[in-house]
Amino acid sequence: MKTDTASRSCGMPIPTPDGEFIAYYSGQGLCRLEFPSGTKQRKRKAGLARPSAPIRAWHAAASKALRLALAGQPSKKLPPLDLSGGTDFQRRVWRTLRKIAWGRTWSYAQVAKAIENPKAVRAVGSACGANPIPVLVPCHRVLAANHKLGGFSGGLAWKRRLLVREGNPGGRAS
DNA sequence: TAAGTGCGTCGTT
DNA sequence: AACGACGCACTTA
Repeated sequence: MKTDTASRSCGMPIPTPDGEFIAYYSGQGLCRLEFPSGTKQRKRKAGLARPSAPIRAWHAAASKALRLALAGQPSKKLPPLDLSGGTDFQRRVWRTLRKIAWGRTWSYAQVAKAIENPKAVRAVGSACGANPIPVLVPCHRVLAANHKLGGFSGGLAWKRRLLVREGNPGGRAS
């Protein structure tokens, strides 16, 4: 079942050494994070209302956390994450992903076991692919059982890069 | 070893 | 009914 979440604000850019990410916020917190897309994103149009104070605070926190993560450091403080926009199954998966410690990796099967649905391995993969907040919700820490990389919605290069920066050479499980 | 095939399984569309 | 960010057994080279 899917619970529809509140309205989403327009995207707010997060400049990083790896490019400009785009963050989206709902009334509950950060609800989406997009990797830099080669093509120019449309930025906030001039004349649009300045984001509300809580959103500005969340955006500051998200920006800081993201830059830390990209620098290979665990981020201490995260903004509230609005993961309400997903099915029950997906939310269970995403909640589990957040338990994977920095610098460690799980297999898709391990995640399936953790949500007490051990046979839903492949579905777990789909749910990871649907993760709306990559990097901060560390779906990149999930590898295939054969210790190979598996897939990544943002492109395998990103997955490798994130793993390596967390200290996983080449993307090997721990 | 490495790479490819087939099939079970399950959530989503 | 078809499709996957899987896992496993098994076959080939």
